[in-house]
Amino acid sequence: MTDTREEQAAGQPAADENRLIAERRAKLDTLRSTGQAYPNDFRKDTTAAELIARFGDRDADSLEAVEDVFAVAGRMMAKRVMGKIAFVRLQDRSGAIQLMIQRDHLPEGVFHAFKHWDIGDILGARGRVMRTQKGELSIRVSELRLLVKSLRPLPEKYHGLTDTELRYRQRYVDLIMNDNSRNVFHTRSRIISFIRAFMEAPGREFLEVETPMMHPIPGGAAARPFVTHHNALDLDMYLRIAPELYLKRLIVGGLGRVYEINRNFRNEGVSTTHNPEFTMLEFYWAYADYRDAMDLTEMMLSELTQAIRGDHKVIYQGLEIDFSGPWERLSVEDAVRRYNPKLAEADLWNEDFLRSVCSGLQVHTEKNWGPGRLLTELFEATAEENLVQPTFITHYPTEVSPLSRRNDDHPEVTDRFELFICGREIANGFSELNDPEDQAERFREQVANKDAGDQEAMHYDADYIRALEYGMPPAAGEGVGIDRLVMLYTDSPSIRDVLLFPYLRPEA
RNA sequence: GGGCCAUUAGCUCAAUUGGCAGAGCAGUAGACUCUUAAUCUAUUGGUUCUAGGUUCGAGUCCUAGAUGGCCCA
Repeated sequence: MTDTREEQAAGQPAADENRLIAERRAKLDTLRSTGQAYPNDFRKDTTAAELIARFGDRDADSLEAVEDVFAVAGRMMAKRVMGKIAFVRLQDRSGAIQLMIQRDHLPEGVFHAFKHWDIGDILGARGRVMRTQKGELSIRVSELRLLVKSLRPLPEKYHGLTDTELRYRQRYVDLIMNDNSRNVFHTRSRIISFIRAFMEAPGREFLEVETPMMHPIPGGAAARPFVTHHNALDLDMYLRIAPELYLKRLIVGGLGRVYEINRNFRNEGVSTTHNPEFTMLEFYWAYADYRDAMDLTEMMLSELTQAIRGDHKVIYQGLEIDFSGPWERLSVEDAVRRYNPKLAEADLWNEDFLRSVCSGLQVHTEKNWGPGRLLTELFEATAEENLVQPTFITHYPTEVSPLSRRNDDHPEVTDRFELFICGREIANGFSELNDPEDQAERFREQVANKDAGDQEAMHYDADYIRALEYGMPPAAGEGVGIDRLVMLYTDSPSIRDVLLFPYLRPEA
């Protein structure tokens, strides 16, 4: 392998060259010696899907009458040569179309050259539409060009690429080989487009905004941030864990209804439902409360389900999820009692009692946690996984909801909800805390927790308090996890399946 | 962070109790003017994830590590 040795001598990383690549490099050398090896002067004028839509149901005779010549281009995914005739499956962004290539229909030498082209090469072809004897719509090729020489062999044609690690690391190969993977990302795009249209529809008119990704003070969620550094200002900055405090500043500013669909970064573990960077829809809505936000969420996801699935149901990993409302709304307290029937109502705020129940269930607790936090832990440990159908869980304890408005009748809980589907948290929303003095006090409690060792506790954000002091209209706000939503609609078991480039450790 | 499992040709996978590392597809050469995972003939291709160890002998057993998957925290 002289190539490899020469490359290593030239200081390049040792490539995973092999004889298959070497053979293709030799073919590329021949192309270079005879002209432009990577031309960019071929223009397609249609796609596979467009041809199938136009001609898919026409019979052979009627296609004979079509005199138009079409230009297509794409990757050669299959090649079947039979002497002087060949069939190629050409894959483009829309799908695939078959080429029928006859030696005697092409200029001298083209067919001979084609026989040495490889699966994975990118071709351009012109020709009239026809139907083969076996009935497949095809292009009878009158002009054929090699546009890109592919140097690396594609995975095997029948089994494709199944190795999960390779599918994530080399997503480009996964997208070439797996229809299913392409479909997931088409669906993801449709979901996000739908949400934008829904939020901006007449009558709602939420304004899409962009707020900073780098924060001097991380805020808006309980999570550990990634730290980075601004050299010119010699200032540590944090990749945002949530856009919440900035979006609410915009509510103070009078924008009234705002939303943002963008990335959050949390310095936490990786799992089938967690990626260090993930996408959230977050919106804020003046003169609305948490019940309005629940109504809006229910309407949005019901309509989304219709738009994506054409039905009110989704099958996720064998579970049938029914999005037609109304969805159950259940307080944290009621949910805990439903799944722990031995607990009396009076027990739910008894700190010592909750602590003993948690310890009996092997639920980890900390000394400085009050009854609100303990109740929430108990909920997560015993109730969450049972919430398969869309369910709003309401009235989270104030202790775990430092940005939410207290309930008017029960100040130890907030006007907050989370939406669960398939046992997973999909959304989190609440009536916003717009009392600057209450908010300042909650920040001080968070700082005390942080000083006591809670790395996820919030910082005191003085500018945010200042903003509230100017007066924030009463409002509701909510965050919706887009990746988890896409998982549901694409029946994907792992968040990595719905991220084009999920987090992976660097290759060895 | 812990447990279990996996890693063999470009890809998908075999390899009996520790005893010659194999197949299909892809590739290469040839045949073939209607194929659909085309077919037929011949044929090339290996750091068995890495580093140690046990053994006459290791893909297989042991130790450590890497990466991935699943489960748990």
